[in-house]
Amino acid sequence: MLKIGEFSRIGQVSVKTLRYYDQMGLLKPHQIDPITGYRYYSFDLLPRLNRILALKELGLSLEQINLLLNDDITAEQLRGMLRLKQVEIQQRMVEEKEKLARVEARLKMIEQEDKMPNYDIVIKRVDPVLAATVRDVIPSYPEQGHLWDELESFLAHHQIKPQGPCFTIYYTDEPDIDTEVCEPVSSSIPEDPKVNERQLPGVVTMATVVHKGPFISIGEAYTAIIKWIEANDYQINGPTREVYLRPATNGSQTDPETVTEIQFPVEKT
Amino acid sequence: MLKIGEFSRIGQVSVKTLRYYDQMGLLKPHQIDPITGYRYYSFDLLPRLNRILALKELGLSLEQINLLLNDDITAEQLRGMLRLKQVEIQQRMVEEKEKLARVEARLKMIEQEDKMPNYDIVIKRVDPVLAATVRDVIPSYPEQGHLWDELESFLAHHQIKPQGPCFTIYYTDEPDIDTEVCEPVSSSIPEDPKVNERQLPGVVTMATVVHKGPFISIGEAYTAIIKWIEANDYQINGPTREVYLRPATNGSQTDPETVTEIQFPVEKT
DNA sequence: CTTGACTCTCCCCTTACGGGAGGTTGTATA
DNA sequence: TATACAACCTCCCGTAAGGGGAGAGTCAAG
Repeated sequence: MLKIGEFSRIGQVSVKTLRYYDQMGLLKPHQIDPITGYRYYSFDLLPRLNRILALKELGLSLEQINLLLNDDITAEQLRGMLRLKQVEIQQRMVEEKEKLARVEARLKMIEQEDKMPNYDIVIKRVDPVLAATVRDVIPSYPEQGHLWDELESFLAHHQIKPQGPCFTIYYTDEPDIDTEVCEPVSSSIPEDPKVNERQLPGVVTMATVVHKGPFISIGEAYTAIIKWIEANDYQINGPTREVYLRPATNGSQTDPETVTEIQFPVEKT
Repeated sequence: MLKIGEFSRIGQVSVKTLRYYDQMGLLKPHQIDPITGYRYYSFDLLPRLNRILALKELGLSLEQINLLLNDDITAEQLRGMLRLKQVEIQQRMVEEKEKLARVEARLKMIEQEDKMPNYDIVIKRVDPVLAATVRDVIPSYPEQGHLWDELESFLAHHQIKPQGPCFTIYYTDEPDIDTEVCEPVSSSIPEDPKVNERQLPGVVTMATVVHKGPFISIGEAYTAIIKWIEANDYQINGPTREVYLRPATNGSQTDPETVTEIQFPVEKT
């Protein structure tokens, strides 16, 4: 009969681990002295310990191992568990690969600029939202002003309060910009020839960046997010949005307190 | 100014997370009502939140992010941290790959036998050990008996007690088996023409399997470990050991209580 | 008989939050 | 204006697999 220290040396596990496995019911000592509480292990327990260690190497949790060893399980169930593990490990490998790509992309950025990048791109989910919108084709971005005028006067006229920040969706690029300006609303709005009520679709993987500063410099944020999307092997697969989190006071292009979020729906290439 | 719930919706993080980041000093609200304790966030904090999320995606811990953001760090240090992360992720990918290989090897085993394998192979480290040994070339395995006789009579004569289980090292295979029988000792032993005092080298990656049962059936354990070594892309790179954890009573070949560990030094191919 | 190595239980610590209790505050509606 | 209810607060517990250490008891050799 072996004391816990001897058994731990032979089995190459720590004493703490053996005590923990005892407590978990995973590996009970052969015998415990009822007076001193000393645990005594027999060599017979070594195969069980090795089985535990081998299963742990496969990535199973102690709880799963406990099930496997105590409730005797069929070969079929075991196969199922292992196949599940297989898929899980493959999934984690994909995630690690992406993480590595992100780290490398950022390292490259730092090499280029010799400092932390100014913009941080985050992938998030955007929920569907009910909104009042006005849509039209305009020749240049600043000309969305009158679309906003129409939308705002409509809302003011019907005393409807927006539910959250307003935003613009750009369906096409210059020179014919198919533009939709949107104000989220909480419930249905009256019919109107120009103002539509739309359930705007959600987007599961939306690459986003927040620009804080005068609106005229928002181009930098666009540059940053587009570079990021390319560097991280994503591609744009839907219309861009511009969310006006804190709009400029009276539409100034130089208000330094403006906060805008740019959103690109993307997918992995 | 935004309440925590609004800010959490915009930033796509949970309220719990924001409170936690506040507590960590990672992202303090713009202002806290001293009476009600309500946290109020400004849009200005969004870039910082996004930076935190982006760095988290790179696999940095919150503690590291805290360092990066609060103690302003040079580009050089940042590069260092990221390169470290890079190596770490690569390391984890290798580990995941090995884990996957192990799972697949075991799945194949189960497919073949339609049950949990009888033997579990574990990689462990074996420390160097001082031992009294007798080495000779013998024509077949059972003939190591007289080597043991010499060793044991020497130890008995000098009243030396072994320190731990005895074992045999096989340097060559049949038909001319270069065999060394070993008894660990705690300190130097007297000179002797036949018995050597040897510091046996440690092995960093030792594939091991425990056989419990009559010694005549130990061939099954050998079969299992050799199959495992092949299936998991290892190769043998040193002499085999056989450790007699619980020796058979009076050397019986059929004592079912015998416990033996087989050890193969291995390396990844 | 002493000393030092070993063992015991109990408690706190780790990450990045999630769940919930119990109590307070803010706001929309009747 | 009363009230309901959503949102907010703090505090406490739990996670996986043990590690570290305190304080006390036990074992074996010299």
